[in-house]
Amino acid sequence: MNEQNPAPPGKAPRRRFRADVVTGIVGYRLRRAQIAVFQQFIARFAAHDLRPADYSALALIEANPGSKQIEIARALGIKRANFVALINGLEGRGLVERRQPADDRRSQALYLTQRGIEQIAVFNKVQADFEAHCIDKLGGVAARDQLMDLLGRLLIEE
Amino acid sequence: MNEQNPAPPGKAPRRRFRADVVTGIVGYRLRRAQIAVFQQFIARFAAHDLRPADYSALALIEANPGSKQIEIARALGIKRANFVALINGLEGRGLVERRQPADDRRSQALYLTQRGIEQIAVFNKVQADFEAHCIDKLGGVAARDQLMDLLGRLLIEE
DNA sequence: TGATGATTGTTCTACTATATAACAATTATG
DNA sequence: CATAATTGTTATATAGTAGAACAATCATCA
Repeated sequence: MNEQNPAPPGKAPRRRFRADVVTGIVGYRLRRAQIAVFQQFIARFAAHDLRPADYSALALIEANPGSKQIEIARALGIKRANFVALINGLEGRGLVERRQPADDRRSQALYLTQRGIEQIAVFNKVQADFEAHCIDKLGGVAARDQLMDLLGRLLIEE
Repeated sequence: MNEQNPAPPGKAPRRRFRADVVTGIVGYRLRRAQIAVFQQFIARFAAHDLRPADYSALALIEANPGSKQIEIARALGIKRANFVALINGLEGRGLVERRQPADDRRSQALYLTQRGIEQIAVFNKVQADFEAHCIDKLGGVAARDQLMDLLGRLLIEE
């Protein structure tokens, strides 16, 4: 009754590899899923040479033009020290512009350039297509909403 | 009817920061949730100085004693070159032992040491507690099962 | 059998992402 | 005003990951 695999006659037992001790863990599957989704995202944006962090920064700047660097960085969970190089890259590619606001000359206000505005329209389309693909894999928008809700519950503190 | 925020009298518009352009993306929320869960995992294992990759390797070795390094590494999605240092660490702490099997002297068969067996019992308990905490946040085992199913759908190729 | 190719573990190197400390310029606060 | 806090920046350190190369070993097959 407990014997699931009767020993082969006279050969080595050779039981199958058990990975369920890790694949059954929420955090482990979460990580594997995140890696898989990111790899596909990166593949779709490879022609544009745009990393996930680049896209998320551009999207936030588009939605919040004039925001300070630290506001965008904090919203993305990126340390301001590490955000400098990211914005340098986007500025070097002519997608983002830094302007010093008169009311706080410590900060840099971020704006999309004209080229940035044109480019993010393309990027948003690529992202929307990929999102639709993810929703398909999940089984529809209802499943997507449910996943987003469940993931949101894991974000609460403590 | 469309005016959600009537302009304050004579002051700057100052609309609120819009983060939904990224928080509404499956991949983005997936990553944030994964980071949050891992941070909590790391915090709970801080006293044991054990990283997620360390635990997952120990768990797989416990469930599959005598497996080759490359088998454990592949199951975890870790390149064999990078897996060397990880096993070196666990071996240096006396938790894992490398043995050369007679039938294939290229490979190293991995086993838990006696100390490793004792330690992983502790680690498994910490992990089980944390898993129960995650299940609580999700709203029960049914919600957990649903999340695991949804995440599994994101893992399929293409 | 012997020649050739594949596998395994290992080292080295490089690149990305992230974390911390320090600093100057500026702003906020008592 | 004096002091503290904020912002951007640079420099540095640490993980995690990826690729190339190598020796030892095993598999294949003509």
